[in-house]
Amino acid sequence: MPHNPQSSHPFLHHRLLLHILQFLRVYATEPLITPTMEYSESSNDYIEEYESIFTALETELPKVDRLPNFSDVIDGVLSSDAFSLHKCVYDSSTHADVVDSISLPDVFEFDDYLLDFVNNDETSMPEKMESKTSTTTTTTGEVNPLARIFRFKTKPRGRNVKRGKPATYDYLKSFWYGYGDDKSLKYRSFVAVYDDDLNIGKKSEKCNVGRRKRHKSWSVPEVLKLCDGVSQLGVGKWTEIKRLFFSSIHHRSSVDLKDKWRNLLRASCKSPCVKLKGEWVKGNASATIPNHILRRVKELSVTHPYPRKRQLKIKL
DNA sequence: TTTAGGG
DNA sequence: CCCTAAA
Repeated sequence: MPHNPQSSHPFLHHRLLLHILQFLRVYATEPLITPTMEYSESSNDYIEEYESIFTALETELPKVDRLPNFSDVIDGVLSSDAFSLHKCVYDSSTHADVVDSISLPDVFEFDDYLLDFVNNDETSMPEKMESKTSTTTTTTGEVNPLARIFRFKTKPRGRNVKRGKPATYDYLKSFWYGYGDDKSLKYRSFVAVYDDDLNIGKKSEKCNVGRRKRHKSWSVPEVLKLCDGVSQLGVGKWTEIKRLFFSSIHHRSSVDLKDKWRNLLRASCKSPCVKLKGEWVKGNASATIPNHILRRVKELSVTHPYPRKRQLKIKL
């Protein structure tokens, strides 16, 4: 394995490697080290961190048994809800990558560079990356190093695409082999991003076997954002609200926003909790949502009525 | 692809 | 949170 990460592997995001290391603990017979580095985009620290991560991979991998191949790791990383993929569009005016969110089932063609990397099959790497890069939109200036981790093409419509299908390595790779030789398809960059509040070290052993998202309670700021969104854009514009108010909150989808608003409406109809003589007197409303928020929701519910098309179900 | 609603 | 009919 190389020891000059800057020149050999400038595009591997160290947090991805951190996550991989973390995931490998599941398979390890003896405890692996736990890296504690924090990624900082503003500094060049990550160059050094690459170095230590690669060293860690090098020394820790031999400790891992019952790891048939690296695709297992990738499966785990991909299926973990700590991981999300983001479309990366190059903005030529600012020389920056604009990150836009996408959902996992909507991408395919997993770049198996990482596979080669860990399998020490580095000889095939440079030309492969080069050929891929050449089909990409040419970029100059600063390019987010994250953008080079994976490359996907847009999903073809129709056959073989089942909606709820898990985006595992094999699943994505099947598309790669199906379409890999089609030069007419345009490549686009995608970046791998981790939730900022990812609790590294805890969840690797429960890597979402059932593909169900880990429950995450809504924070007050999140709820307020949702209120602002509804207030500004109205009910039903969930995609817009997601884009404008939740662009940095990767774990809340537009559907989540819709669900949350529905729950808020229900909560706002119930009588609030009040505090009397230092004792909480239970109303019917959720005690976890501040009353002033519930009041705001109540107000918004009249200003922006929920578009309930069918009040009555028609039975036959 | 996105939304509304039931589960 | 998930699933899916509908649009």
